[in-house]
Amino acid sequence: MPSTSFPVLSKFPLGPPAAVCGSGESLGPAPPSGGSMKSAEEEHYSYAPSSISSVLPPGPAHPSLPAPCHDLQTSGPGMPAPAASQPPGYGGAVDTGPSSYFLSSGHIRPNGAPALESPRIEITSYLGMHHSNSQFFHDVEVEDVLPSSKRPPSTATLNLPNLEAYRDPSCLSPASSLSSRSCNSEASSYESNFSYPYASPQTSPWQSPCVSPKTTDPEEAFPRGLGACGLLSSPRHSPSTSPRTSVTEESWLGARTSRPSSPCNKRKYGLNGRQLSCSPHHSPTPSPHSSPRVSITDDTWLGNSTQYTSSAIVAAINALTTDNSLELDGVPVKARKTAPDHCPSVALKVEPAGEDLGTTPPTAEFLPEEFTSFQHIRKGAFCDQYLSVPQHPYQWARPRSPTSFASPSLPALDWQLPSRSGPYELRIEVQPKPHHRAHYETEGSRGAVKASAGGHPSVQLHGYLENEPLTLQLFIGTADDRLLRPHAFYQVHRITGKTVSTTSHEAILSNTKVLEIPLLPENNMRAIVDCAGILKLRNSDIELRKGETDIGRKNTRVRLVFRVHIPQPNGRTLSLQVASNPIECSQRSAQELPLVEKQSAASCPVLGGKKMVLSGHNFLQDSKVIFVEKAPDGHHIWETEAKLDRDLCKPNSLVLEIPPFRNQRITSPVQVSFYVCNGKRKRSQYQHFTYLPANAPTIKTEPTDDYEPALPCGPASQGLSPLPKSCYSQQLAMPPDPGSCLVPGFPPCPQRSTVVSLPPSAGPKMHDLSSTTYSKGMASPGHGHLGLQRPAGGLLAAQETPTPAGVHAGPPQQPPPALLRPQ
DNA sequence: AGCCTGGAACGAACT
DNA sequence: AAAGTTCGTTCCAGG
Repeated sequence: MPSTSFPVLSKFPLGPPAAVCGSGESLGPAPPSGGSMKSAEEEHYSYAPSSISSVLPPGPAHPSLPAPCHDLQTSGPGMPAPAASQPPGYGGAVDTGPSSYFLSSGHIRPNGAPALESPRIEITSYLGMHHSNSQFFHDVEVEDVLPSSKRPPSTATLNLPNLEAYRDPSCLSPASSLSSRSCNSEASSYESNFSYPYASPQTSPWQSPCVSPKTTDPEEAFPRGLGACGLLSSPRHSPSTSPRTSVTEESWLGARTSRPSSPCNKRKYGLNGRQLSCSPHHSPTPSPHSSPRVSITDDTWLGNSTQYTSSAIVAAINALTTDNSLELDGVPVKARKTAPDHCPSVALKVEPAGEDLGTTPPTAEFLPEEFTSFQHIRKGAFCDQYLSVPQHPYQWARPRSPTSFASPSLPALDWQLPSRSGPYELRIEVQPKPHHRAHYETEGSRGAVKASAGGHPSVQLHGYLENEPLTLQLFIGTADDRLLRPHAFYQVHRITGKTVSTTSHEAILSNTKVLEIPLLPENNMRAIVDCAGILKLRNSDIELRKGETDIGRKNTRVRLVFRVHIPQPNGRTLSLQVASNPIECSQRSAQELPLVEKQSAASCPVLGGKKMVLSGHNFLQDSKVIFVEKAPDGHHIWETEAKLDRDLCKPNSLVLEIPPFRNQRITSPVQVSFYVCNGKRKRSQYQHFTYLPANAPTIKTEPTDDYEPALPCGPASQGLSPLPKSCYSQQLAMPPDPGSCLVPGFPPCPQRSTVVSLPPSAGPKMHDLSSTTYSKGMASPGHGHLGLQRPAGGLLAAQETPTPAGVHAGPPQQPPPALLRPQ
């Protein structure tokens, strides 16, 4: 079994990446651990930046960048993550995307995935596995899309060697955890599958592992996406499987007892360490994965997985050869770690991506697909490990909307996709509440995610005039600074019952549970999501996973990620994705941490003095608003507390006076951040804010929202759309209000980019990629970031680029790389 | 009897 | 190394 490989993988995590990266080495290897480890908090907040930036490629903050896409990153980099976060990169999600498109995308993946995953290892494994399985897809798909050239089947081998190297056990260290990304991988794999033709290959890798065993079936394809990897990863999936399983937990099992354990399990994040020892305990607990239940339960498990492979392999190989990949991997790792989600992988990827990007040059070479595949592969490896586990071959009937899944190569879940492309736009009409207490497996369901105003979130696909129903996919994604990816510690949970009016179907992709909801023409392609709850997996269980690098502690924010795959006349599939505003899933955090949902101003002249209104939750009479300017390395260059109008402060709103900037002579916009602080460790996420030269024309923000700000600071600030929370760091997360982000964007961009510290390479690549595709977007939006974040809003509109979806990085978070870059 | 929820206890992980 | 704090996870209890 793959298992063999697994072992290796596990090792990799740490080491491999670095190794792989080669370049990355520097990056990588280690860092991950350290840096990454930081508590989630840090990440959330800020620091990340520094650490991140420095260490990680993308840096948490900009997670977005990362991976996904080079593109994104590219863009991203600069970008503040925020925008980036989303989709960016890849925009094109479309499978088909023009190759160029893909390329970029590919890059993207690379990003994300790539690095992280310790890929190498996995790769190896994949190879074996994959080939068999995946290949189908790959081949098929690939052929379609790709030029033959790309595919190099041979891949496998070559890489392996390297891989091995990577694998060194030694590597394992914490970093390894990072590697965990496997999760990501999963996702990614999944994605990969779908996404591109190539993807398939890519995908395959991951899945393949799983897949193969499970299924080779074509159908899987669909599932595969889902299931395949996921299965693998499945640790979750299968109940037992769950990670821990993999861990061998069984052995461990004994450990747990009544309470799972967190205790035991808990490891210190800081270190890297997850200590194995602990893990055992944890593992015992079965749940870890709850996921298992998740996936398993339902139906889903497909086994599918399958597929990927060759192409993936090839890609991987290429990547390796290029080194790029390697680099990426290495570095990112840590950064990624942070990201917790299931898919830690994602994180990994991302970062890597970033790095990769840098490296990328190669990317250019690669087809996106390849990239992806590559990444996937890695992931796959992880998966495999997990895979071993369970797998049920589930098969569910596919949803009505076959289309979506139909394509074998749907983009991996960690790919960044645009929310709109051409005439189509996937938009969240009603956002979910910012707080939703997730339930543990040991608890009963805590119900479906609701909307702030009552009712439930709703999503609509605009511009689709066909009569064929489609499938809306929903999964739980991360909400940190890094690129959007499946969350390793949370899974979507299907809610059924009298109160649920929306039919849904569960599928598992790469360890990520995906809820499929029909989008019917008769409903104007709109779906009310009243069937989606959120399941919390025990940190210990997930962290034990082989590839997982993210830590669960304080990684309690998620986003609902919606995807739709639209069949195109040319046989290709256009994939769009949009992520909701961040949702705090921790009981405690939801009750204590201040949350900024909107800010009335995004920018203001250096003189300050203007008022800004923040709306959100958990504001206290003694809350403080701290403005911070960070250096590229994350260090705080300047920090000052804004004056609050206490009389106007309410639990849901704060009115403050924007403090003057430290340097009144700036000649170009300077991006800073601010956060609300209720106490030592009770801080909101960083919000972006931009200081404008005193005499500079104001920048108009686009207020996406309606928010009315009363105060816009100077001209610029008007818009108020609240920025996403962390533009900076988390920005990504916030797709919703993208608008806000936009604003900040400008200034930020420059800085950010630096901050982000993208790898040089990334830049270039990005451009290439993007150039083609994104160009428009950039232009109009002007601010890539903005565009990115915004879900669909104005910016997007601006983007009207004809280009395919891909192009548009649209999606909320991700900005097209291009945009970023430029700046 | 069972599902939801809100609260909070328990104990490990962090500071 | 010890003490206090922070959090994750499990339990309880009421609706």
